[in-house]
Amino acid sequence: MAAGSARQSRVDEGELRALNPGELPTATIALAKFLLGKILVRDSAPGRVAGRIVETEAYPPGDEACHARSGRTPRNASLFLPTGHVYVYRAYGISMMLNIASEIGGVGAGVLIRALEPIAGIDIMRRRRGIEAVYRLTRGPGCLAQAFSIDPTLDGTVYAPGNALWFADDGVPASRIGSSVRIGITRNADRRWRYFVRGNRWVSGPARLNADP
DNA sequence: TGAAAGATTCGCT
DNA sequence: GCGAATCTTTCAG
Repeated sequence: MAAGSARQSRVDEGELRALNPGELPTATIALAKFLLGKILVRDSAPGRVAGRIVETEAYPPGDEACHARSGRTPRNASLFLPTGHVYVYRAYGISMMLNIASEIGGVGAGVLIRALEPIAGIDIMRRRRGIEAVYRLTRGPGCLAQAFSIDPTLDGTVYAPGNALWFADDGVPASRIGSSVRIGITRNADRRWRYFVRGNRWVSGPARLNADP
């Protein structure tokens, strides 16, 4: 855990470079790939938690699987905001999902954050999740939302450095990026719009989707 | 006003 | 590996 500790101290000391919203690609699929390897930071009362993004899914404009497919409703309104806005919703009555709106606004598209590799605040995440195993803290979209205390009050807020939720770059590029079909959807199920870091232990989904080609 | 579906997780076999 | 739990939102009648 020596390497993990070193990275943790950098995060705690704020030596990360915060990403400005303007640095995010607006194109949905480009954003999904861009976010891999970046660091998600959540500041709240118990302290800071942070993790490296290792799995995303793109829901581009016109995608039949996207929540925006039937037009704008109170629930999905945040998807129609410009790139960098936060879209949070509850799935299956139990799991919160964290998305980042994409495009220039008005069209309804976004990127789902599916998995993170924990970097800082691991004890806080353990407490929130009620489990000890580090490799299960943030594996899967509902799990990471719980570990990061993602709640509906974040829905519709703008991402910006200094806010409760922000992105950072520590200069470590994501390597060995893989793609696959998206998980848990029925429409447009053949589109390979899921992206992940190959070989990373925190990537969710069935093993056959994560295997080398 | 009622019914069905859903970007999941967890536990048990 | 499979199936139940769980509840909000949306659409149809």
